[in-house]
This record gives sequence, structure tokens and C-alpha cells, in this order.
Amino acid sequence: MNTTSFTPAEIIQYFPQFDLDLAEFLSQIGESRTFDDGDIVMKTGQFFKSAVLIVKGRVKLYREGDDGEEFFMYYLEPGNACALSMICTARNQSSSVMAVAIEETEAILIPIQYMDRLMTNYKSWYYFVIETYRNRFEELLSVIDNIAFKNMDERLEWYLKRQSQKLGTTIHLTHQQIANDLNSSREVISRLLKKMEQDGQIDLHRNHISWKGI
Amino acid sequence: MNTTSFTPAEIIQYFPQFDLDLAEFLSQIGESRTFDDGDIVMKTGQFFKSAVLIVKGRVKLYREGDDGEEFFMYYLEPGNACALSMICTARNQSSSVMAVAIEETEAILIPIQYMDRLMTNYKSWYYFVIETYRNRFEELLSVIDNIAFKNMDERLEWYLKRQSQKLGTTIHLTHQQIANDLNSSREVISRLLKKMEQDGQIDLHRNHISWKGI
DNA sequence: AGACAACTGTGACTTATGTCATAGTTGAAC
DNA sequence: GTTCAACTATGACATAAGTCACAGTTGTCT
Repeated sequence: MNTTSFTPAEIIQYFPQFDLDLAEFLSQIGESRTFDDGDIVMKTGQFFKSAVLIVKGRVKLYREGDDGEEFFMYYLEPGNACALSMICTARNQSSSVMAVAIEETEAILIPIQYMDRLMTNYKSWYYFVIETYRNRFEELLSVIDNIAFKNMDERLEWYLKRQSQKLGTTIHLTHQQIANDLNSSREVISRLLKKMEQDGQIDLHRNHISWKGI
Repeated sequence: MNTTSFTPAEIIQYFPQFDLDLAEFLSQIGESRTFDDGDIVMKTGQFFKSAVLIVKGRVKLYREGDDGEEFFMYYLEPGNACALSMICTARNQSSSVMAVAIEETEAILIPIQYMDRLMTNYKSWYYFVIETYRNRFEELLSVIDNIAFKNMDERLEWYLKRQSQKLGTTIHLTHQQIANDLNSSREVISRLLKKMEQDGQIDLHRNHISWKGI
């Protein structure tokens, strides 16, 4: 973990929709931070003191069940911000969303006390926040769609499709990891994957899956 | 549908967190609108031209599946605003959330072109919007928890608990309506309800259920 | 009172998913 | 190249939930 900061030019490179004066202000108040693969970026229920903007790497967000089950929601990528970190300022909720870096990740931390000022003084920040909320809201609605209306075979297909869109057509996940993300069991996933392979949608290998884009 | 408007005093009565100058501005630009029981208040995928603030009554929000299945998300009550109506300005998405009045409902419509001005000029509006997003976000997370991690018996219990909190301990719903809201089938719900009655959690009657608060 | 539609109850069966047991496969480390 | 842990495959069975069939109940209308 280091505590350098970003230049306005770097900030605009990652967040091209920001105005220059916003980038300059963020450069002054933002703090750079690095997370290693596996580091916990955030966890609701804890007190937030900063909004998190992702500059490099990738962060996985998942919901935790009462018995430690996990359920994958979405990834945060460079150019994204964590909507939850913007929301969960004060309220000390026990709802638990975990955010874990799955690569080496760099982020800009914006201390929470600047939020009001950013919001009222910088229109491009305001648009960014609204856009962030909107995207995450819609992402959550898609997640609900899938678990509410779809069977596991369709959910698995949707999951792999999303993974390949984000991480490329070679999906480096074991059946067990996929089962965890979908809150299912390894055997079920193995069987459904085998069926997808027979249908020509994927190729199965040890430790990875090739999505054939059907 | 009428098109009168609200006085600042009325607005503050329903939204006590608003500053007086905000209430005055909303009084000028807001339009009052009434929905009857069963009227569609909104539906994403359509173009929004107003944010919706609920003043009286109750609006049910549910997600629609591809084959017309429905899935209950939450209710909007007086003092609430529809987060989606604030989000879905431009983008013409096919994601479909339906909002239907389940009682006679009154709302203030705020034309979308005032959003920026409200956001930057009225701090109490900005807080209200953030709070609205936050609440809905957390509500959606709870919904995900339940369908991702829980079996139908627990989901039904959670559902009835929420209903009784919002609508009182006498829940005026048929088994079929509950099954629709949970995207299940009537027989399954009937059986689980019977079991809950045997466990002393509820009393079953024709067309309604008494929640005994356990 | 009689009739009817809507609601509720329940057994029998099917399907999707989860669990258990066990065996085969593969890549990495030594 | 041997060994071992992790990964994958698969049959057998268990459980949750959905479906079908049909019967019983209740409120409402006339």
C-alpha cells in the first residue's frame, strides 16, 4: 500500500468524462492506493471513509450469505467507481458485500468529507455519480432476473458470457469457483458444463474454459 | 388524472427533510398526478420525462421476466421517490420494471430537465436523492440475498414479514398472488402456508392471512 | 336457498438441484 | 519420472420445488 497521488492528466486518462478542474481537485485530495490479488477492498458493515475509483486491475464484488456462502454480483474495472463506497457513508449496516481485488489493482481514494463539495461544484462529477448508480442498479436488476426466473443452466451460460466479455474468451476458473460464484455445487456445474461442451458452446480444460461465443 | 400542484407547506409535510426554498421551487415546477388502483405508474424501457415523488397511497414495483412472469421487489410509500425514474432519463433500456399503484395514489412529477438545477442548487434535494438510491440499493441487495441463499419457506416468511410491516398484520392477499410475487406456484405456497399455520406463525383465512408476529 | 366462481387443500408424480461416494486425470514439485 | 494435491467425471440417491388432478370450502349474487 502506497500513498502517492495521481496527476490530473492521469486521472483524465482513466476518467475521460471528468472536466479538467475536477481532475485537478481530485489530484489534490485523492490518495493513490494499491491492492494485491486477494486483498479486501471493502466490505459494507465497516465504516467507509473514502469513495473508491478504480484505475487499474479488477475488483470482484460479491454478496455474503449468513453461513459464509458467497454470490457473485459484478466486477469493477478501470474507470468504474464503487457505488457502495459512495453510498455507505454513515449508516453502519450489517449487510455484507465483499469487494476483493482479483488482480493487482490501483485505486484513487476520495475522502468522504469532499463528497458534498464535489457534487455541488463539479457537474462532471455529479454526472459520473449518477451514471455509476444507474449502471450498478441495472446490473443488480439483471442479477435478480437471472436468479428469479432462470434455471441453473441458463444462469451458468449468462455467467460465462459475462466472464468472457470482461476477462476474455479463456476463462481461468475451476468448476468449484464457478459453483461458489453461483452458490451451487461443483458436481452440478461440472455436469452442466459437460453438457455445454457437448452442445459445442465451450471447450473444457483443466483450470480453464474456452468460450466459443455462441 | 389531474394536473394541479402542491403548496410548499404540503410538500414539506410529506417530505420534512426538504428545505423551504426547495419546497417552493418544487411547488412551482412539480405537477400533481393521481393514479387509481391498478394504474401503471412507470415501466422502464419507456422514456421517462419526470421523477416521481409519492405523496399518498402505495406503488408496487416488480420485475418482469421474459415470459411475463413477475417478481415483487418492493413498495414505494408516501415520502419515497422512485429511484428508477431518477435514473432512467435517457437510455432506452428494455429492462422492464413495472410500477403499479395498488391503492389510489398521489404523486408529484418533477420534469427531468430540472434535475441538474435541483441537484446543484438544493442541498436537501441532493441528500434526498442519495438517500433514495441508497435505500433502494440496499433493498435490492436484501432481495438478492433471499433468492440466492434461501429456500422458499424462508423466502415466504421474509415476504410475509415485509408485507405485515408495510401493510399491517392482516395481509389481504390470496395464495395465488403471493405465488406470483415470489415467482412460485400456488400449490407450493399453500403447502408452506399451511405448515406456517401449524407452527403458529400465522392464521389462514379466505383472502387474507393474519401474521402473528413471530 | 341455490348456484357459481374463486379460493384453498392435498395426494401423486416429475424435474431440477444438491449430496455422497468413488474413481480417473493432470500439472507441478521434488 | 514419481508423487501428490487439486481438479474433473459420473452414478446413485435425497430433497426442494413445480405440475397435475381433483375435491372441498366459502363468499356473493340472485
